[in-house]
Amino acid sequence: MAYDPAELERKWQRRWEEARLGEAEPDDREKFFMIFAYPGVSGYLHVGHMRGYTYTDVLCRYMRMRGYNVLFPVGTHATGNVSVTLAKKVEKGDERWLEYLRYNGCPEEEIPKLADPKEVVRFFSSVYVNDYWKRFGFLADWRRFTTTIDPGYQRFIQWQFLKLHELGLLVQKPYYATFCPADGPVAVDPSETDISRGGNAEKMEYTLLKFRMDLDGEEVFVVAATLRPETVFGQTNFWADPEVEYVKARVGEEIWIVSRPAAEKLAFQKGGVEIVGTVSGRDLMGKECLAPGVDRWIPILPSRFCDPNVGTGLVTSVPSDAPADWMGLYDLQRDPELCRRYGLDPERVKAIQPIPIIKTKGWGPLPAVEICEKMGIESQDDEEKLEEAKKEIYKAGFHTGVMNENCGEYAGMPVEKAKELVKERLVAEGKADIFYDLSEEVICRCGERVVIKRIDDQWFINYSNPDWTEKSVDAARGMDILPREYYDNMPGVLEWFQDRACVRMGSWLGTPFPLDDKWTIEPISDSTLYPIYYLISKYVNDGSLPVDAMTPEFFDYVFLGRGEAEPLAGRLGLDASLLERIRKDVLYWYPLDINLGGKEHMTVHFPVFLMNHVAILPGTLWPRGIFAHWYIVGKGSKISKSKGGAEPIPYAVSRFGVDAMRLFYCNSGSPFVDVEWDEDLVVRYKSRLERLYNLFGELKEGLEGAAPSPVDRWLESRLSTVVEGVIRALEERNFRQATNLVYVDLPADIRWYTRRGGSGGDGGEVLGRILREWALLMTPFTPHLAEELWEMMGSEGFASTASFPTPGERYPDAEAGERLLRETMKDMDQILRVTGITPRRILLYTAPGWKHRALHELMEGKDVGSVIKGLMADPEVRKMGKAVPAYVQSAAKDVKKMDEALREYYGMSLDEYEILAAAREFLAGEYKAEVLVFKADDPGMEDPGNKARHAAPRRPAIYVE
RNA sequence: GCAGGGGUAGUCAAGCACGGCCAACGACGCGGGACUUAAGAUCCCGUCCUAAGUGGUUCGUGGGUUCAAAUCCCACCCCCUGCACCA
Repeated sequence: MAYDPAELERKWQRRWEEARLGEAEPDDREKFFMIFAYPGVSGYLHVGHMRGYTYTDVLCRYMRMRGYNVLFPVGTHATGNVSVTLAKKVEKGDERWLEYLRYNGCPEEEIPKLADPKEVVRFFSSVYVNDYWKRFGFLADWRRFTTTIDPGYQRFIQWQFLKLHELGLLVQKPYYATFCPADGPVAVDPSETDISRGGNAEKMEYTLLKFRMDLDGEEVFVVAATLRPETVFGQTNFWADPEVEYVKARVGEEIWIVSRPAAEKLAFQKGGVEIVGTVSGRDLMGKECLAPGVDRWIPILPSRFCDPNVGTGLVTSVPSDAPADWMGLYDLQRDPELCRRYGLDPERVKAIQPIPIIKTKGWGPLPAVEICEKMGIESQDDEEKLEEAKKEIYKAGFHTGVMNENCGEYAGMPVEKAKELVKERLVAEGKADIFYDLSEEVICRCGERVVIKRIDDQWFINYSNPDWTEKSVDAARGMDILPREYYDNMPGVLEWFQDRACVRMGSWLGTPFPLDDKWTIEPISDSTLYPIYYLISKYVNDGSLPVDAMTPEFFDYVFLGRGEAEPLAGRLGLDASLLERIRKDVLYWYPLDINLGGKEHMTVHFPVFLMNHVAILPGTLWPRGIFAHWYIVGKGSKISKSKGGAEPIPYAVSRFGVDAMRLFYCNSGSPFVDVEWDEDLVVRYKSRLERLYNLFGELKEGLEGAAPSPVDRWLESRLSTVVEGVIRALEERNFRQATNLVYVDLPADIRWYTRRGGSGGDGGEVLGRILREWALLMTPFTPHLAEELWEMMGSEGFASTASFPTPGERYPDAEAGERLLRETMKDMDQILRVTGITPRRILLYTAPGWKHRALHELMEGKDVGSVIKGLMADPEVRKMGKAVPAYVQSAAKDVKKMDEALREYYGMSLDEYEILAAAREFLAGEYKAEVLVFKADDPGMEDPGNKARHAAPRRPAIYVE
């Protein structure tokens, strides 16, 4: 029968499903509980996503076969705005999106329903479960499926937040959020789920410097925004654009002059901002204002680089360190005509000199002046070069700069430090304020411009809490965290993790915040403790646990053991036995053994996953392991249609077969590196499996009537070695090593076995057992093929539920004997290749007794001199003359380099002559030549090439003719 | 910038934590051979240089430690990822 993956998948998946292999209930076995971080509902997934999911199934299958009671539940993460966004696309009839749905095989009648976000969640959850996870042959406990918008799940999350609140871990404080005036909070990131432009924008903190001045008898403040508050000491003048109309805005008790967009943005961040009038930039020209920080009166001068959309549209001038300021001044100073136009005294303007304030490594006292000359910047209109110059000076100044003697009490202080202190001081004195702005324009999906809004009563989870952090760090130290580098970094990650805004407003899917339902709990915060919810979801899904009974008291009892089942059951209208049963489930299955997820979770999900367990649950229920895996990436770039990998997963499955894909994930690279999706490679895995399938069938046919052979013991020993290696590799989660042993090394051994004339042992007993164990070794990785082979061998029950092989007997002498033979053949091959001889006769010489004796003595630690002396005492050996010390010396060098394994090979007693002599017929067949074997110390031997003298232990001398 | 990861023979990719079967797993590609009427598949051999085999030079670059370094230490160059309300 030909290898047909699709047929095997159908057959075995149906049988597994019928036998309910994935369903797990407590019993007296030891348990193993593992999940992969549930995926967000974000449309169709691609083949890369299946990598981590597959690892989870492989490990769970392995642990099941090792005798553990395995729980592997799955769910989907529906919280947030993604499904809302997707639904909107359907609602609007977005062509690209509809085409995408159809391309992925979305049934036509489903499409209109997907205008509802909840339908989106339902639909894609079903796609993930049925088209991906079940198609991949996972043995998950499907009864426990949940999504984060299930009512039961939401009850659970509300309980979790009440606990955090009780523990004092929720805090309220102001927060500056990216915000659309029409849609509310939006996420600004390059994936642009919320926005149509500006995904790379960063939130910038500006210091607003307030310059007091007199404007027609009224006290007002012209306000400049700066990212470099420490440069106030170098202020020489103030810039405004004479062509721009600024506004007067009432801010608290004061009147500020800023650009109109700035006033509008400011209104989102400060209470009671009101525009009360306008001022033309032209009217400001030449007026004096009081520079904060230095309390100097400086003139307002005209410039063309004041963008009303950036900062406040007004700029303070520090020509020593800001290239644009220097060029502005430079332009003005050589244009008296321009000065006069704005009623300025050209002589006075000319008199303005940059003031050195910062000593920067690699730069003179006036870096801005210097860099303008260096880069040949001619005027303030050379925007591109100025931008580049600014970045360079800013970077150098920030990291290496030191404030100089013109900076008063800050003299001698690094810029990095002075920046904060100057800012704080100015703000404290009322001479400055803080203002957040985006580094580039961001446009919401709805078309509105996104601003930064101050939210005064934002709730945070207090992850920065030192006690909590410390406890979590301790917990992490005791965990099994992979990869190793991540284990080492975890304490750092936990300490770095700051308070997190955990709720948001707007029309998002999610759980209402229990302390104030105007808020919705945001997606990261509602997916931290959830593995424990899988222990309950089963009862919710089968109807035995009504959502109404899922009160805080209920969770306190089942998760924390608080209260008594009996009275509580009465209050909740439940059977006490159900409560007790759930409580038992919790104590049996928890803690979670492994949480597996992509590397993107390392600084976001995993730390909060751990911290929430630490905060809420007793130490006995804290998680035991984390497994972060890397990605499957497209060739050269992202997974994409043109380069492969973007095809719908079911389509890929039909092309390659599940087992080939699973083997690809396990064998093409370490889990902790990015691996390229390579269709050709997957195809090769497929044909490899086909070959194994065929080989298996052929071997099985030959079992009947097989006879014992000298290599039977060798093969048994090899199997033991492989089994041992596979177990070790899997304990270390080294899937590549494990699959190499099962799919490469073992079949190679079996081929060698048949080549050497092995046919199966007595009545096929030896090879038959090996084939059965081989099928079991394959089961975690390629379960469909493995089941088929297992069945082909006439075995009872599922391979999936059989016991994983354990290492059997090892026969070191048998392994060493074959090794000697193979290495000798390798040397023969080499000689034949180099000489180009087609051999008629091959003569082999095994090492003489005295060389063996010398080697043994050296390995026992005897020194070279006494070994030689000992040998020379024998008159027969003495005849060898100089050859003796020569050999002993070179052997001594070899001995020094031997490691444990090599010592074993060289150290064991092996009758080399006997081994080679027994293989004479085999060798004669292989080389189509007569093969003769001699002992090098046999006086009657034939030695036409005078080669026998080269024979060394484990290294027979060879002569071909 | 901060934090993290990485640079290995034609390609992909192991090894590095515990220095020594490392000229460096494995796969692919390529060359040769066997089988076959032929092709394909399969199997065997080879694929840094040299060579009747145990030799030489290699693991981003430059130093260092050691009897011994791809593996440990230092410096440098280059590439990638994350930096938060986004899953």
